[in-house]
Amino acid sequence: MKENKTTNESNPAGEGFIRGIAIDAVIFGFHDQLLKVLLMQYKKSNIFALPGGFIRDGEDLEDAAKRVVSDRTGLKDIYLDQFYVFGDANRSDPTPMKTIMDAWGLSHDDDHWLLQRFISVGYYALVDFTQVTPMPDRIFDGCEWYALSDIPKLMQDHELIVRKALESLRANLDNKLIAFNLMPAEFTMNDLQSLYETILDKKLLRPAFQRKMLSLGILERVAKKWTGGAHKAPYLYRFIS
Amino acid sequence: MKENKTTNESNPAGEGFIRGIAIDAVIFGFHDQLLKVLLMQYKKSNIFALPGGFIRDGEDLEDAAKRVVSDRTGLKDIYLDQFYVFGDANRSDPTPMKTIMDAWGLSHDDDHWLLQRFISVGYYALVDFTQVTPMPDRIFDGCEWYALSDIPKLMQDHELIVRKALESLRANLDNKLIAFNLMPAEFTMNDLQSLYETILDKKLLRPAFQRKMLSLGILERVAKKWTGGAHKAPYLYRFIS
DNA sequence: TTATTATTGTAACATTTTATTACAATAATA
DNA sequence: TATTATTGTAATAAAATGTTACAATAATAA
Repeated sequence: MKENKTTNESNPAGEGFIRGIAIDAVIFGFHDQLLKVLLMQYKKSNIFALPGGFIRDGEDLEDAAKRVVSDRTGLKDIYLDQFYVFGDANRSDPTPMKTIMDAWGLSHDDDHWLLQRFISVGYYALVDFTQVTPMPDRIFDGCEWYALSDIPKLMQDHELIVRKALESLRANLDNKLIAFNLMPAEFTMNDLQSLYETILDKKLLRPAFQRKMLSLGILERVAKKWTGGAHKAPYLYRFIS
Repeated sequence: MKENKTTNESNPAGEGFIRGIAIDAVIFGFHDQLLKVLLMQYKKSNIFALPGGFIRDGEDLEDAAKRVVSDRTGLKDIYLDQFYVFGDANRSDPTPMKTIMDAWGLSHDDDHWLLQRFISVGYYALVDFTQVTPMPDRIFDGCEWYALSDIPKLMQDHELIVRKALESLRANLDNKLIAFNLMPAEFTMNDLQSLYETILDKKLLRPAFQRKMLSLGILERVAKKWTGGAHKAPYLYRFIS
């Protein structure tokens, strides 16, 4: 994780990095009954993008993806899934990147590695919204949560990448039992059901959902119950292994 | 598909290609009740590898994958699934490639682009075994079918790639309804069940399998029946849309 | 203190799906 | 023409899933 002045992303030849390959991360969080993603913004020109990064010489692809997500969220031990590689020849429109580089006073040279064609490996991350501290990077001066239903126009093919990430998340949901990564440490059955309903975008029946979740044997009831509502107090659950 | 003497893979700088990214193809066929994959061989040193290739400047990743599979099988309209990207820093042991290049009298220079680190995009293809004409490429002088259970030691991490491809195929089987790509144009229900059993590596019950397949509404009974056995003649089916 | 309200936990039942058993039909062979 | 092996599918059993129902109870209001 140590860095060198001469090998950050702004050097024109991309020294220290694998050229031509990027990582784009769709970082999902769940808050206020909404699925949200972390987006980067270059505020001056209102350019929005997915958090991304590059692979260092000698660095494993997977580690680079972890680093990207870690650097934007402040988390470690992140749940990551590699879901697709985006490799269309015309996906790398250099215009927005040029605008940003101009504004930062970086090389105007069309040969700059950041302006060449990139093939991008898509990863989605599932994180506990309450634990994240969004952090801008060297290129974008903003980093914030956006509800999936309220995403601004994104640069290049990043909207497609978000769509594909959501598709994969849905397809994996029952299969891989990964929804828990989006919950805080303790949660009610209703919280969990809301999450499933939001991801799948459909209502589920409460008794069936409860029966199914409990039968998986991966939920543990916590001693204390949730409290606050004018009704029977629900159990709190914790995810176990 | 047209080529230029100066931009084939052997030019030292990889001109005409995207450097650092390769495509590896796991081409599945079904024959003699066995799942088989097409493997490349450099006969002199008995080096085995998956069919692979590189992305040309201006070529879509997906098109490059199609070209690779097309060039090895002689087929077009190939069923392809991108299943994983292999990006460990140490996956690109240059030794076998050096051996081959030496033998072909190509550059001994360690700077040759083929000897650098590669990130590889894995695709699996499902093809009709009976329609394939295996064809060697510029690097390997052999191209043959090998039963999955009988695969020789492969170079680099290609055995891992095969394993991952099979995992993905299994996971997608019921989901994506893709098994038909491995069958000839007409087949009996028993042929199809054998294929499923081979891929999933478990026995299936005949009535349940038949009911399920017919209920999908994607099979059409052909006028003639299969003939040859000392028993009731089974229907022949064809895959529709 | 006691009734009211909203929501929970889960039992009971209904429906659908999947698994299993059974058996008549029939192409090739004896 | 009888025998054999295998097919196509009906019938039944079991499991999974969907739906209704209702007692339990935390907070609030009377």
